[in-house]
Amino acid sequence: MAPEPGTRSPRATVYTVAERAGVSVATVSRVLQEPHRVKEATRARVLVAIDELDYVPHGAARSLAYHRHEAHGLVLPELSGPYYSELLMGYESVAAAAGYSVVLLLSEGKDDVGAALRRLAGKVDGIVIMGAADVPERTLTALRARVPVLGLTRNDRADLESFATENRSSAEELTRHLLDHGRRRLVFVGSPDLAIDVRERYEGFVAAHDGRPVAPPLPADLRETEGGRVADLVLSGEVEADALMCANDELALAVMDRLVDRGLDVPSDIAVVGWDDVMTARYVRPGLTTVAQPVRDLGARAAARMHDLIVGSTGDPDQHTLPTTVVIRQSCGCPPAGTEAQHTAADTKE
Amino acid sequence: MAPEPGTRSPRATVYTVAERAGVSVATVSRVLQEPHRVKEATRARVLVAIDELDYVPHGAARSLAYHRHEAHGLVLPELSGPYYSELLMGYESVAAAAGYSVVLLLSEGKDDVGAALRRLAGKVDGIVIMGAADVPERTLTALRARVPVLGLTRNDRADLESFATENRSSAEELTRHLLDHGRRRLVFVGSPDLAIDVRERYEGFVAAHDGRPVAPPLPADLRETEGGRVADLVLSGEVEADALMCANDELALAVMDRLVDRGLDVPSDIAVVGWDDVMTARYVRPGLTTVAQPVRDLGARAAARMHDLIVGSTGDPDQHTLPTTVVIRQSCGCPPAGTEAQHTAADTKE
DNA sequence: CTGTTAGCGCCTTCAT
DNA sequence: ATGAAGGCGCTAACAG
Repeated sequence: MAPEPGTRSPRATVYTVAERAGVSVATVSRVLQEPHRVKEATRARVLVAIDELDYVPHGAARSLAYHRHEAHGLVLPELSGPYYSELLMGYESVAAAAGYSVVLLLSEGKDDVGAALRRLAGKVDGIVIMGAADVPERTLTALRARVPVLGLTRNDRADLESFATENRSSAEELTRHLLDHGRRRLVFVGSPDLAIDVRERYEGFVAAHDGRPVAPPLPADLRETEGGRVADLVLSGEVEADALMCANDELALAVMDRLVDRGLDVPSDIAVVGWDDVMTARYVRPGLTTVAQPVRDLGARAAARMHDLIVGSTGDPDQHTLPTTVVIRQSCGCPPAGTEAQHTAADTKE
Repeated sequence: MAPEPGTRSPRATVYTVAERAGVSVATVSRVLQEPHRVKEATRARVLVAIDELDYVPHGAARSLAYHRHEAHGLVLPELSGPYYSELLMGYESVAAAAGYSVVLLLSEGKDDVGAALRRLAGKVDGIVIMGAADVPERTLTALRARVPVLGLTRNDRADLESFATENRSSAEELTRHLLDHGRRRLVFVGSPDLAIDVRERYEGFVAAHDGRPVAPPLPADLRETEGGRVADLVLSGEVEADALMCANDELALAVMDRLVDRGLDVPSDIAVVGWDDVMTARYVRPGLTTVAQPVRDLGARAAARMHDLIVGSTGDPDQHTLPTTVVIRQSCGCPPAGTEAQHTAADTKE
């Protein structure tokens, strides 16, 4: 019954199936698309034929006639860390629930993203892009001429509808928390001019100072490897600080790791906080105080909205912002409470 | 120039482009497929027309005529943890390099995976499945009637070519390491009968005992939440052990966290080791001794092999096994060495 | 309820 | 080097 692997027999088509079931191709198609419109007995015969022939409809042929690929395109920079995975899982689950598949494109490290994006646009009904800022205007235009496009995370293009998580007010809240601990020489670690998200977090950081002088940000990439460098700057006294607000957890963890390694005590000598709430944040000692984002939900919402756009819903474009949550652990100076305190910065516009 | 979002003009086709460039559709097609076969001047005219019209070829139409979707299907249970992400990144990078896109399907939690798989089979040129064991034989047959199918991780179906990482010998090596530390009451944490990988690790664990009595495995799911339960069993004395070999890192970390929390010292009171080498393993104190798998490479290799199958290479099917690496840190009892020792269990059959 | 038929947009011989 | 024309497999009218 099972064909020899590699020796696949000529694939079945609607015609093969129709012939075998003694019906027309239209009926076969109907059995698959609108079963109820076919008489019970006929349907059964067709189903049997389908099963016997291991018939699987040719997606491209269907797409061509149906005028829909039944697929979403999702463009992410890469997949390291829990952030993208969560996003992707959230996205896939709602796309799949609607019977759509998701075609994944990772942009980082690809030499010709433009070409890849165009090809993608020819295979899906809509594209959701994280990092649209890096896509040439010209390419974006071509994409939008063919399919609806949505952005993920903050971006400059005001005309591009997008989904993002809140940054400013949570950053402000977290900063005030450090100030409440009596810290006075806070330093923001990260490069506000490299990413909009980081910039917004820095803005919140500045806002919390209420006019008091603010140290300039300590530039750093959001990578583990930068942590050592940053920590050394502090250890050498080159940078004076009693609290470090790192732009993300990987950075924070790496910094903290080095500081502790060199004999400093966190948080008594210096507080360290991050952003993202990765798994590691729960396990390190002291637990890393950070900010959790509803990433999975972000993906789900984007997928839902894209589906609406695909099936032609109107509803005006909007910049959607999802609320984030400050997660207090011990690296900020708080005692090891039994249960973790959490605050939500509700700032959504929806 | 950019069309109003939502007011997409009728999409350009080969005909539109051909007309505008004053050539036939065949020429337009050639410019895209075999540029060198078109005279310089003509090609330029066509390219201009393409650009002006924001022309993007219709993927389905191309697939239908070209007899290829230029897409891989990748089926994973889910995406939590670094494992799947790495795999996916490795896979996508080689697929993309060949101009193929990857359609992702997450099977966990989906009610009708069979239907989803069939649909997928109609949209791609080949399918790589992790967890093929859970797919009904009947479904698998239907898939294979249409496209080549590859398995990821160990599976029972001998007829299914697949890629996996080595388990037994690394487990044995790691176990011997614990024995070398003088530990004598080792307990394996995990359920060998629930997953082939876990079973193999347990087999290595047993093998290392060289006939000495082996404690029965302590059943547990590979989830964080199980850690507390397992730790409590040890703390209450219900399970006697001076070393725990956990089936994966999440479990190991959770167990270790609870043990330390309750006042035990790791590794002096009890050693704990894991499997996977997740990021957290580097940051916890003591550092978690574990086993690293070449996951990214696993994905890349699978993609490469699938591409060969798609383009019709022969080369006989095989069960490919990639070597893993024991990563020594401190949770096994080793001193905090300056550099981490690593051993590689080379066991590939290729 | 079921059959007939005309495309969907592109690629690919076969001519020229 | 380029054009003309058939067909890929399926869906969606339109008939019957």
